[in-house]
Amino acid sequence: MNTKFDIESDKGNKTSAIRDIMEDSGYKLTEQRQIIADYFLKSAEHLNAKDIYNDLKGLNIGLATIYRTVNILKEIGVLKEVVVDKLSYYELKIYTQKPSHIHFKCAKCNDIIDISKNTEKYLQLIQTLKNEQEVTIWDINTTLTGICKNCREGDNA
Amino acid sequence: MNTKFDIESDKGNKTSAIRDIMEDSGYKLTEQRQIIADYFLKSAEHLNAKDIYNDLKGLNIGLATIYRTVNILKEIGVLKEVVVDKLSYYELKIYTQKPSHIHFKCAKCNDIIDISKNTEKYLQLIQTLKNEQEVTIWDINTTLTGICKNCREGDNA
DNA sequence: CTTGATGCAAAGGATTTGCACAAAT
DNA sequence: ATTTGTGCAAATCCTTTGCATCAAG
Repeated sequence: MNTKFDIESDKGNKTSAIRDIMEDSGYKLTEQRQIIADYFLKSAEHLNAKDIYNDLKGLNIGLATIYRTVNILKEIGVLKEVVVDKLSYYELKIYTQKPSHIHFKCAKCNDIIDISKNTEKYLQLIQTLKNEQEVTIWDINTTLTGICKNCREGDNA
Repeated sequence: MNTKFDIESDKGNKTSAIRDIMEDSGYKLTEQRQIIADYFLKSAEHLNAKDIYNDLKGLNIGLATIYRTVNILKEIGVLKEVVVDKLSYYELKIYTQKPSHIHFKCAKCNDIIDISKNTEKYLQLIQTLKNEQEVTIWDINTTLTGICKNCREGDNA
């Protein structure tokens, strides 16, 4: 359907594909936006605004610009917003083979990790919900909280 | 295990059971706390601090007290916190036959509804996750966003 | 008296917004 | 010139906290 996303033959230039998507949506790919988008292309992790801001310190990008940019990238479908513990994180939605997944936040070290096991079951549940509910589902978010392996073993309470 | 929660024979006085739970945890069941707890016993809906505050206007309970109280009730296991769209809602965890369930927020009317279909599948998934992950899971939250039936049909965009 | 609880107002933290200035067409 | 984007600071919204006061044992 969206051929912009189907650029297997264009691996070397995902940025230019994002430029196309942006411009098609009426936005310009400014230098700042490009830097931010590239950062996601490189790290492919769930990042929040502050993370990005700090990591890109020195490049003179204001925090407000980070927020505005991730919002745009989300709007045009490049990023997915993941809310964990009332904080917004963003991760690549295109160019990633990783399907919709569950996030886990450790109450001790505050680390957020992707749950990669049982993904099929999760996807199945999503499908069932979409089929059987009388509501139209746009998005689904699942977050677990608890104690991660490291913290349980470290036992340094 | 916790006989405090097992008060089937004591239906008429859930408040006094909550008093016991509170006092066992070192808190007093003040008048304000009692009013708030009773409100949950009556409404059994997901309520947020502002909701409670407004609904109990006239009883002179400060917003800070609402926040402090729901936090205590959560800590001692009477309430479960449900975060939807970065807002905290609370719902009864005891005295309810409703198991862990998914919440849906309509992007149009902002209504939050419980998803009651497919609960078994959800519970199964939770169980699987708990068994198979190398992390210790304390809590799970799933939120759907989209458009509810009313808003889809009303079509009054 | 001493301790815990309340209410108010102030503080906090994440995110958005207003505005003057800069960049690009 | 006109439009769009940026950076900063101010504003916002939910939630927590400090503090003086109140209630209870």
